[in-house]
Amino acid sequence: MARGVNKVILIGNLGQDPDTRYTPNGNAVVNLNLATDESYKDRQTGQLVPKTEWHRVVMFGKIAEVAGQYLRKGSKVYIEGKLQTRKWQNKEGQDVYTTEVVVDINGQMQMLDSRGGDGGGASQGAPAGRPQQSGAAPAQNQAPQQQPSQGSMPEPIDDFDDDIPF
Amino acid sequence: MARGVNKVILIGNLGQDPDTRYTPNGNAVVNLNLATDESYKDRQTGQLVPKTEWHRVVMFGKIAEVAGQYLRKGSKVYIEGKLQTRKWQNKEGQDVYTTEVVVDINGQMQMLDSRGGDGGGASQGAPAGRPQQSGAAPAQNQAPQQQPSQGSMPEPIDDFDDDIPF
Amino acid sequence: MARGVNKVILIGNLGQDPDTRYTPNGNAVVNLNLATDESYKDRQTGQLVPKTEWHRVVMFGKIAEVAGQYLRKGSKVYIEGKLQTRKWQNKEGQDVYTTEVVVDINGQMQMLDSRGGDGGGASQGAPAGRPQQSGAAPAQNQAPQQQPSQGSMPEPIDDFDDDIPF
Amino acid sequence: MARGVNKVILIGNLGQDPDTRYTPNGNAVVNLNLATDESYKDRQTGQLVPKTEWHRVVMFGKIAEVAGQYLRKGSKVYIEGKLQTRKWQNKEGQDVYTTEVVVDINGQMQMLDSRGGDGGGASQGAPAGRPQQSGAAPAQNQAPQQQPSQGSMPEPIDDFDDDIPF
DNA sequence: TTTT
DNA sequence: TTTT
Repeated sequence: MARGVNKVILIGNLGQDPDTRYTPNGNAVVNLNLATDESYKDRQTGQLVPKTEWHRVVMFGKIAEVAGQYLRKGSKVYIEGKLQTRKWQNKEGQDVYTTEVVVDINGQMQMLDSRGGDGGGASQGAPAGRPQQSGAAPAQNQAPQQQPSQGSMPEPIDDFDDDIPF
Repeated sequence: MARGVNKVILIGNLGQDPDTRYTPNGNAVVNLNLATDESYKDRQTGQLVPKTEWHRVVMFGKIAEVAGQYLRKGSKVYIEGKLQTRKWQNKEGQDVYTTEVVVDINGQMQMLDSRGGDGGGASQGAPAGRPQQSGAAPAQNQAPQQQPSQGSMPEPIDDFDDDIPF
Repeated sequence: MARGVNKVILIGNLGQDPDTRYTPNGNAVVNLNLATDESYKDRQTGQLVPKTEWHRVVMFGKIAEVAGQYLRKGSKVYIEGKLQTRKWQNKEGQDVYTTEVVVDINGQMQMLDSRGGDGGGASQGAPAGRPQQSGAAPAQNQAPQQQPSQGSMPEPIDDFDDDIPF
Repeated sequence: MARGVNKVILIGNLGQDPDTRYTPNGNAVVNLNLATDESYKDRQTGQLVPKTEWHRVVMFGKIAEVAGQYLRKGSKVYIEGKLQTRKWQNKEGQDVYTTEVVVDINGQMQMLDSRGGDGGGASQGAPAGRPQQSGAAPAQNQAPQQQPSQGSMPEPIDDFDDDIPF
């Protein structure tokens, strides 16, 4: 239900722990402060100057719950959402506009930290109270393979059939 | 349910009418041939050389139905999907690999043609039986939402509440 | 020179003609107001409610020149840029933050209107001195082809060689 | 120089060390095998079934050099490129099509591994012979910039002025 | 303020 | 306010 495209893709680090709240209905809403870094060459000095851009990210639903549970200050994360600007009034009664990256059911989130052992020696045992992508650790070092389909018919139809959530 | 990101974004024109098929279950599967144009400067001649890249796109579900109904040869379209390579055997029994852009429930499609005279005075003559983005145009992708918001509180929480299909 | 990813992709329509300015050095800077449309189902009424999001887009360099010359109020356009928030003071001396989509040399712009009367019988009245993607009209209706490379070697190296601007 | 959009965004892990070659002109060309993981719910069993998609990635120029130097089997990486299909003949003289994700000067690459200590205790001292994102880490993509900006004027024009390589 |  |  969109007559346009409104997409934001970010990879950055959290400036602080996620701020988790709940709607009256118990739905999670998480706010993140996400930093994306860039650097540019100063025209005068020829020096590389670092530049950080801060993004306000708002997550809803299941993604919010996961984010609230696993992300922490410093976490690196991939975010896909949409731009949204809210208008509100400050205490002086003036209009203020805030632009946020909204990650809802159509968005995506990927935690990019190498999991685990950030404190003791726990190489994959996620420390209590701060589980980070524990068991779900990414499939690394797999040998390239190419599995699924076969049969002499190039048509894709038969392959997918019904595991696909139409 | 992804431990990675696999995203393709294309804007191009159809090389031919969509090829619509149906699974035994009655689900639509549409194949498109999509051309994206680019040009580069030839190093020898300094000339701008046009280069067309052709993409095989496979769509499923509701998006496929809309595509099959409204898209035609020459239609300009925005596509968001994922890369998938299928392996099959040709008649000689040799392995063949085909890479496609799969647009499923997580993908998106936007028709970019200026609509075709769907009223009467067809401005560029959309022939009958060849509807181009007529008025009935398609609800492409469901998207949760949040109410516009206002009031003197900057927190986004109250606004969304419960129109969001968590 | 980026240690993160900061990418925005929009397809929408201009709310007004582009605002073109120039730096003291003669570089074009163009501001656009871009609307992206979406609709959502109201939870109470079950009705589809349209929702428009407005984006402030700032373009630089060559892209800005093209945008200023060819885009007009109502133009449909594809934009790729990055998020940037500027802080400034209003007349009351208060800090104000403005978030913009910056389209610079790393960004992209694609005009998506079916070109305007490039012959004479302007179908929607492209005023003189207001060329809209005229001759450059997109290659439509081409038959799918698959040209460039050949030779029995699968390695990509030989093909590109030196037309590629390394 | 594009009359369309052809963009691929991937986050995945290398199935093997990068394959680095050089053109006669000494330009680096690197081939990667990149795995993106996904899982879907099997319709019969209700089980989550993991599914890995393998992508052939070809990089050119400076990005290729960085990739060849710092990426290794298992490395997690963000890739932005474009789809390209090459046609070649196998030893039997038959046409074969290979689709690749091409990362050239317009593309982007981001290494996503937490640096270092992959063997001994070196937390950031990259072990000899297997440098991973050492301090020297790569200037991946040149990006124009704008100075932070301030002052009481909301217009972006004055800020950028001339560090931008128009 | 655009578009459908 | 993060990260390198």
